[in-house]
Amino acid sequence: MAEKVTIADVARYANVSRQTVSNVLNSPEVVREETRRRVREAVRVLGYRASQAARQMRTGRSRLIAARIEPAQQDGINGSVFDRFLHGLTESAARAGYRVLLYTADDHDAELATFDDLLGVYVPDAFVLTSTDYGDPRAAWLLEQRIPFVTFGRPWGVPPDQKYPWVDVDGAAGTATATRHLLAAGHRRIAFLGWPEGSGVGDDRRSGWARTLAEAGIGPDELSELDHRTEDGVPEGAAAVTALLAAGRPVTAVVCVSDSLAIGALQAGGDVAVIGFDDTPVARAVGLTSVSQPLGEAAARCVALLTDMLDGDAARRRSHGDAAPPDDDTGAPANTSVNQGAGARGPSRTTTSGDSPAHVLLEPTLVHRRSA
Amino acid sequence: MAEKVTIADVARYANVSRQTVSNVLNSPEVVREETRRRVREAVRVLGYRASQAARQMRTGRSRLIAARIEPAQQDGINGSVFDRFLHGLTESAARAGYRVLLYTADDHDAELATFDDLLGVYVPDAFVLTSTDYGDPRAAWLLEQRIPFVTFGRPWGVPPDQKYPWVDVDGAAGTATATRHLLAAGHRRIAFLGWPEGSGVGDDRRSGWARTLAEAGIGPDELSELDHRTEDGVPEGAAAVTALLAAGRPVTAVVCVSDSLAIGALQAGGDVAVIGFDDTPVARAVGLTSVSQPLGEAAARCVALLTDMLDGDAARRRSHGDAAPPDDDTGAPANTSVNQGAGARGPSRTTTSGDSPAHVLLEPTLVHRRSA
DNA sequence: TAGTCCGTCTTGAACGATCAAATCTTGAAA
DNA sequence: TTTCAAGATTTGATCGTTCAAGACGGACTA
Repeated sequence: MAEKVTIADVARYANVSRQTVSNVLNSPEVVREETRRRVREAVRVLGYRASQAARQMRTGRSRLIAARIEPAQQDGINGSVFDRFLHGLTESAARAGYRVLLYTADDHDAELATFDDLLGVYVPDAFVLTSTDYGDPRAAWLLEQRIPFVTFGRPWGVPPDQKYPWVDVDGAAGTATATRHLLAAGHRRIAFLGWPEGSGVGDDRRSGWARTLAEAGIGPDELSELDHRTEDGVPEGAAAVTALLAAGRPVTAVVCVSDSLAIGALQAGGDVAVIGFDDTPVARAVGLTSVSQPLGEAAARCVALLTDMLDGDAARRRSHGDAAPPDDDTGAPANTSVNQGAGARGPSRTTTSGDSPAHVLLEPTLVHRRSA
Repeated sequence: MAEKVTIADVARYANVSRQTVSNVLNSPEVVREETRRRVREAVRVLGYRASQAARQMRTGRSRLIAARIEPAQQDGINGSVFDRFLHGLTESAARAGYRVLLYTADDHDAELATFDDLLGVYVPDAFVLTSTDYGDPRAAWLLEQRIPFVTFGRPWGVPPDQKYPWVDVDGAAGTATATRHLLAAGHRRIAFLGWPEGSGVGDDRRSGWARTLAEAGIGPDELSELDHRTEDGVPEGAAAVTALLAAGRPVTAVVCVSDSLAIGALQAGGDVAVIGFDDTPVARAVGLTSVSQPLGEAAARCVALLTDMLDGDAARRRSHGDAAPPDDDTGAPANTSVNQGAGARGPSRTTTSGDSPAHVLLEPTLVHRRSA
C-alpha cells in the first residue's frame, strides 16, 4: 500500500507552494515554463496522484458518470446490446478522465429514487440513460434538478420544452438498408415482423421498411398486409412467420425488429430470407443476417456530449491559453479535445443548432450472413 | 439541485454538536436515546445525506468496489454470463452500501496498470476479479498491495502461500449432473466436447464428466476415445461433432464445456443429444439443455466475503452494542448482517477454516430443454 | 520618480466529515 | 457532602485539494 503522496510533498520537493503545483496540473499556462518543468519532474519522481476525494470536496465534481445496468431481459437476447454499449462507455469515459458507476433499478420510480440516493452520496457528475421510451419520467426529473445527462435513445414523445442532448442509432435507416438488400436479391414479398405500435424504437424501425417498400412501388394495401405485429420473443417470431406463410400470397423474406423475433422466424422453417436487428451473439451463432448498431461509437458520442457540458467551460477557457498540451497523467481533470472527432467522421449526423443541445444520429450497418 | 445539507446543519437543528450527529449515524450506541431520536428527526426533516467525498477524506474508505467489464468475447456467446454476474454484483453491493465502479483492460498488464491508476485516484475499497486462470498475476499484485479482493473463480495453480477468498461454481458437479442425466436417458456413448488441456475451468468441467462415466463402468480407453478437445467456437463445435459421428462407434450424446460448442454441435445435425454449459440466452433461444450457474448467488457471496473483510471490524464491534438497529438510510456505513445467509442456504459449500480466507463453491443446475 | 499593470508565486481559508481528546453530567460509593 | 468513574456531549485538529486574495519584482507608462 504505497504511502500516499500529497500535493504538499510535491511542493516541498519542487520548492514551490501547494498552489503552484495545483496550477501546473490544472492551469499550466499561468506557471512559468521552468517552474512547470520542475513541478512535473517532482510529480513524476514522487508518483503523485491527485486524490479524487479531496478534489471533489473542493470542486464538487466527482468525475463519475452513473449508468444503469439493466436486468437480464425476458429471453436475454437483446441484453447483450446494452452490455456492449456499457463496455464502450467505460472505455470512452476512462479516456476522458471519467469512471462509470453502476446502479440498478427495476422500474422508473425506483430509478428516480436511486438518482436521489446517488446524488446525495456519491454525486456523479452526469447520468447516461438508456432504453428511453414514451412517458419516461427520468429525463424530466434530471432536467428539473439540473443534472447533466445524455440519453442513448431519442426523446420519444417528450414535450418540446424539454430539450436535452441525445445519441441514437437510426433504426429506420437500418431497416431500409435491410429491405433494399432483400429487394436487390429479387424479393418482392418482404414482410416486417415488428412490435405492437406505440414503441418509439419499434415504430421507427418499421418506418424504414415501409418507406423503402413504398419507394419500390408497393401499394399501401399490400404494405399493411405485410406488416405483422407481435410481442418480442423467439416463439412469437416462429408463430408469426408460420402465420405469414400460411396466408394467401406467400412471403419470401422477413425484416425483423429484433434478433429474438428473427431467430424465431428462422426456426419456423420454410424458405424465407430473414434479417434481424442488433447483431447479437445469437445472430452470429446461427448465421442470421442482422442490422448492427455502432455501439462503441454511440458510447463515445455520449461521453463527448457529456464532457462538452461538464468540462466545456474549463476546456474553452484553456484553449485560449497558448502553449503546453496539459498532458496530465496524474488524475487531474483530463482535457478532452472537445468534440473530438465528433464532426465528419463516419456515417452520422451531428446537430448542434443554436442553443438547443446537440444530438447525434448514427447509421447502423447490415452484417451479411447465411439467412439472407 | 437540492442545496446541500451538511452535518453542521443537522447539528444546529437538533441542538447538538457535529460530533453527536456523526455518532448517531456511525455509533448510535454511545448516544442517549432521546438525543438519538432528536438527531434522527433532524436528519429526516432536513433530508441530510452524508457526503461520501468528505467521509472518504477522513476515513480513507470510498465504499466503491471495482470490477472489470470484459470486452465482448470472440463470438460473444459467453459474454452474457459475466454481464449477469455484474448485474448481481451491483445489486448486492448496493444492498451492502457499496457501489460498483467499472473499468476495462485488454490484458493482465493493462489491468495491473489500471489497478494502480484507480488506487491512486478513486481508491476503491476492494476489487472483484473474474476470469481467473493459470498464471494470473492480478491476485498476487493485489495481495502484495494488501488491497482486499475476491475472485469469482478458483485460484488455478496459485502458489499455496497466496491465499485469498474466492467464490466459484462447481463446474465438475455441473457436467456430472449433465452426464448422469444422459445416462438415465439411456445413453452410453457420451462424448465430452472440451477446450484444450490447461484451462482450469475447462479441465474441471471435463473431470465431472469423466468421473461420472467411470462410475458408470466406462473404461479408460473408451473414455479417452470419447474425450474431444478443441478451441471454443460454434464452427469448432460443429466440426468436432461431425468428426465424432464419422468415427467408428457412434456417439449418441455430447456434453459440452460451453454453449458455443454446444450450438455448433446442434448445427452439425445428426441424432445427438447435446448439453451445453452456462445457459446463455442463445441456449434458451435454440432450445439447448444447458448447465446454469447461479450467478446472482455467486455475486451476493462475493459481496458478503468483501463486506466481511471491509466492515468486519466495525460490524463486529457494533454487534456487541445492544439495541437500536442502525437503520441508516443516510449513506452512512451500511450495517450488513455479516455472513447474512451465507451458511446453510441452498446447495453450496462455504469453508472458513481457521485463518485461511473463506471460499464458497456453488452448485450449478441443469436446465432441461429440447436438445437432451 | 512615482504609478500602474502584468506575470508569477504564496498564503490563508474553506469544502464536510471523523478522530482524539477535553469537558461537562450524572449517579453511586465512600 | 465529597470523590470518582462512567456516560454523554463538545471542541479542536485534520484529511488533501482548490479558491480567493495578496505579495513581489520588473517593465512599461506618465
